[in-house]
Amino acid sequence: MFSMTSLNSKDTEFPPEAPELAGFRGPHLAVDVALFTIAPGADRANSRLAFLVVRRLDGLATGEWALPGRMVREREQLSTAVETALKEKCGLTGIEPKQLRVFDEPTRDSRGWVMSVAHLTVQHWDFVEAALAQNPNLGLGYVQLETRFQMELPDGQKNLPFEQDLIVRYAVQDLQLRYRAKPDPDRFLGPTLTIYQLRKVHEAVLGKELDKDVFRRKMEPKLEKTSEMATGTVGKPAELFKRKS
Amino acid sequence: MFSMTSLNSKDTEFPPEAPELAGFRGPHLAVDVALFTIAPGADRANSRLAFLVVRRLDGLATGEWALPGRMVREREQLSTAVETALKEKCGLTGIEPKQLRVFDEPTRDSRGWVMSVAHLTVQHWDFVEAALAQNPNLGLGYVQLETRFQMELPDGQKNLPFEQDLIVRYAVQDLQLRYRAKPDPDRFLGPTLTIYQLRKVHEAVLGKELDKDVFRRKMEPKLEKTSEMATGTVGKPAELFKRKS
DNA sequence: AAAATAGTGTCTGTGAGACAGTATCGG
DNA sequence: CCGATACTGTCTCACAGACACTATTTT
Repeated sequence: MFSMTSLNSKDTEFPPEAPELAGFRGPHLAVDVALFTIAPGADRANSRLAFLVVRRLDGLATGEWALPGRMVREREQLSTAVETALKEKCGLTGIEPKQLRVFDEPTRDSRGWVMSVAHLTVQHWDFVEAALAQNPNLGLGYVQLETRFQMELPDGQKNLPFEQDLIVRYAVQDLQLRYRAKPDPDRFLGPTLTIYQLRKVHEAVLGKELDKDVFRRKMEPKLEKTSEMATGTVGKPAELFKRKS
Repeated sequence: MFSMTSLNSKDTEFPPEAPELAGFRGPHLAVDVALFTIAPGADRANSRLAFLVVRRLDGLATGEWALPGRMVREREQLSTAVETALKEKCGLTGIEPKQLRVFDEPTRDSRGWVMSVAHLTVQHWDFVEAALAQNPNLGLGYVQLETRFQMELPDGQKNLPFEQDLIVRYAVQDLQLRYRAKPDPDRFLGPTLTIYQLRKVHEAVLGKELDKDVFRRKMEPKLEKTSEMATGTVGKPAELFKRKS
């Protein structure tokens, strides 16, 4: 929208900045993403909450597994930077990142003054599985929710570099808070779902088993019937529901 | 902590930045604060939730009332920037700002690429009242909580500049969410309080009257008795409580 | 005494939690 | 048939909400 007015500026499409800003050079800005998915466990019943990690190929902490992230480019929005990072590093698209908070410790990055805006997003397992199969530099991290927040990373790595352990922890708490109140608000599942699928997702997020009946009665008023039935499962076919309003 | 290692760098106490960061100049970064207080109403019983605004003396939107804010300085932490802004512009100290979120619309500030990190904090009325009395460029804004989020600003101003209406709205929702669960978590009140005072604060934050008995029974298990009594009020003296753990 | 506020007793409705039972499918 | 899953009935307990009542102070 500025392209017509910037023919005399050097190589940007934005007008020159007001001189009073020159005295306040900002920090370098990065985005980091905790991308969660529900990974199937050994049997169908025991899925687990997992997050995506990438092997760092350059810069600090080369070789270590870390959250996907990226430096923010000129005039770029944060959500765009997150989407680009996931597309370029992981080949994942169609993401709606949610901002969590800024990590601003002045010494968190030894290369200079870098702040990081942490984001949270969620992706279906099918897409994550496909991305993992195509790229050996992608992996999954798990959080031990029962014990006191211990992590499992590929290659036996114990911690994430920078302050990213904090990001994961913060993100899990954020997820759990919202999954207590509403049925799958971040959409690990598609538009239609059975109560069984929904319960398995909530169990994975909260890290504990939920009572079958209590869960049904708490969720049903927040769901809408579709009069369609699920197929391809053992047992009595379950009704498919939609999320309400 | 870097002062000993930077004798050869120009005029900063930090070491020079790694060259790979040079290609990623970040945005200019500002902080904005929604500072809330409980302002007394016409009679003692009707206090209202209010937020502090300052008259802009320079830059864009000169003369308008806006949230206090400030550009972040080199290697400064966000919370420090907020504290400095409130101290310099409003003479208020002893603040613990809580980060809300980044507002990153690329065109929100016509002077250039500026992001703002919105913060929320709370201050006792006494301090705010003193600051207002000393500085004619300070004022109070009110939110109509009963209707659909309308604002009252000094001089009949209807909206805040930049995206600050959004900040206030976001901040109020954040406050309300936390005040549903816990007794005065942000400490509008001092360490000891009566249940009456507590209820009046919660009513101001939530914008509706609360049932006397229900409120007492919900809050008492989260409070600790002090066996001291409040003085200087009409009626039966109330017991003073402390917040638990 | 009247006004004002503090605090308690008690009834009701709702809903979580727990458990057992019935229904309907695939193999 | 059996195993597995979907769904329903029902009991208990806790607690929010509502109302009335008693208690203790100031004016």
